[in-house]
Amino acid sequence: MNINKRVEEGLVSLLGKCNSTTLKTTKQIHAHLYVTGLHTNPFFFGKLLLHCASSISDHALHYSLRLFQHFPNPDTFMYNTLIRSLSHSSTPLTSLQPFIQLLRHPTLFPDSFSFAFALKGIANYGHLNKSGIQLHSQAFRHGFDSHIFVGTTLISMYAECGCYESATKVFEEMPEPNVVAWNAVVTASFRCGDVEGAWGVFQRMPIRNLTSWNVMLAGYVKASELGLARRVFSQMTMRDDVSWSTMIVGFSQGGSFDEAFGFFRELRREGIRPSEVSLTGVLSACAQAGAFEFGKILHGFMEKAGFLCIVSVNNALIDTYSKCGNVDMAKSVFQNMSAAKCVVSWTSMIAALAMHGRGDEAIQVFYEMEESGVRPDGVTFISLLYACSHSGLVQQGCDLFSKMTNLYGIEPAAEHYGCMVDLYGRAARLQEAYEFICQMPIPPNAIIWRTLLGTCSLHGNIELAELVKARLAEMDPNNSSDHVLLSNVYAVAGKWKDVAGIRRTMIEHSMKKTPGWSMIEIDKVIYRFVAGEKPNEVTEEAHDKLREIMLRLRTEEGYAPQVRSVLHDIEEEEKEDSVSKHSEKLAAAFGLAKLPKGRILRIVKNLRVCGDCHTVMKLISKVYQVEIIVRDRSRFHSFKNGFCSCRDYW
DNA sequence: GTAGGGTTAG
Repeated sequence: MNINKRVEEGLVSLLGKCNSTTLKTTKQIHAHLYVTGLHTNPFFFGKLLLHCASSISDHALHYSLRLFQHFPNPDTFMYNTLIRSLSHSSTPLTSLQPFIQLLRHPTLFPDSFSFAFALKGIANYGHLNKSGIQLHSQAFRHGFDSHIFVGTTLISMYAECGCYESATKVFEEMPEPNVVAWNAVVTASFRCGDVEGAWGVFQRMPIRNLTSWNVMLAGYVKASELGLARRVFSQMTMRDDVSWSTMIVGFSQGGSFDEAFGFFRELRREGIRPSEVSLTGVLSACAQAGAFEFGKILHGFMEKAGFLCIVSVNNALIDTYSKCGNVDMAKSVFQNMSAAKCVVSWTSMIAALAMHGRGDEAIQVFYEMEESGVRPDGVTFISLLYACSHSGLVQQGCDLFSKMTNLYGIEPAAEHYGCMVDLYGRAARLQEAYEFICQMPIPPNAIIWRTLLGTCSLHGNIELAELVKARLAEMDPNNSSDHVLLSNVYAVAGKWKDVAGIRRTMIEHSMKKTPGWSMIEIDKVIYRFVAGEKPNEVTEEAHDKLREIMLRLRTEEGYAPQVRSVLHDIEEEEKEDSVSKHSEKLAAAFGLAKLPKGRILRIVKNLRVCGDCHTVMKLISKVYQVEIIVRDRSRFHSFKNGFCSCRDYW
């Protein structure tokens, strides 16, 4: 008993040291058990397996699977632990391996837990295949299909795999469905796109607790039905942190930052203590909105309230600071984390450096990540390739791409191919970019072709641009940005007839262009400027200031708006409007008028910054001795003393 | 000693 106590303490201390599991810590724990002779003790071995379930890389998990194969006489409980761990892993189908072993075992039998965990494995995999159906029939054979927990998991499994009818059938055949089963069916309806059906089921429910309402909120939010979510939310007599988090995250992801902030303020007004989930939700709204000051306030609050020991909170802070233009603060959060860095932390840091054009540093952080023993995943490589393409590191990008597939065995997704096309294209190696697409093992999607078209526009390659546009016309004929990109290529070459032709086509097909907007935060209030909006007090003030700025730039720096720059505009803001009305210029002018001298102007734009605006920002930073940080759709530009951090490579 | 439905960061 004493020994057990000591071992348990040892385990607890090991677990405490590593709230992220690696192969190394797993081996340490196993060694610890071995030395004390407890490696064959089912209780402690079970603890080890559970520990592996929280593994940040699957190395530890597969190692524990090997240990399990040599474990003498495991019982059903131990099988269940392993099945559960594997069902949560990035390879959830591997959970079927021990399940099948258990089925074939001469003396042991699977119980309701075994079935529930194995079904969860299929649900997490997301495809039914034969295995899902076989599992269902095995559950039937063993008499567990009418078990309420197994039944509910069956509903979820079918829903996750897109089999709405089977999900409903399981529910209808349930002898006594409880509220959890009802909730699962509501989720299944949403999951399969039947928003009205979900409401119908919700109306028919005999009992509705708080979770049922939260299910409705989550469903509406995922279906982008924010108005309906708000209506349900207002009808709720009880709300918990999940309800609030759902609203905050939902509105934030829908681009309604003000509303997201509003829900958070309301939560605070009601005296509710926010959880790390609602906090990361607001932080992500700050990140998207570029609300630097608000982000800092939240950071201070979280520090005082003791949230900084939670890894997700740190990750959200890294992302918020970097997307608000302060990569050094992101770095400081990253370096001072008390929580162990997981793959998201490393990737966020790499992405932060990438966005700010610090490609070499991003690669350096990646090497440190490799040394730390945290395994990179597909997203890590997207950030890395993005870092390379935005810093012109073509060779490094190619090397990393092959490392990803050859060393890490990560199957490249469309996004990775897209990054490679961008990498070659930006570096003016358009032919290689085109050949790369032609050699892809998966069919290139419209986004990949569009990436190539974008780089053709950047480098003025008409021939290739026309070829690519023809492909795009087959796949996505009414995409306005493709037309704009091609017209930019023509404009740069002075082919005005072709420009006019494209314009006509766009009008004929009534294609809507994405309106450009820019935001700037002043005294914690976010001001949004939209190109071509009706004048109001704020825009009048911005226009006045802008006129003054332009005059100074003309007289002191000899600035003249270039026609070429007008046409270089990647995505529309009405061209017949003069470039001086571009929203980022208005935001900068307004910031210059309102913010105290010496304060950095932080601007967020939804589209890519245009060439003329880029020049103007450089000049303003010189003439007014002000630092301007612009986040556009794809990266950051930090203007200082007449230069931009992107070194005009964008 | 293990579960099922709702919210989290790249």
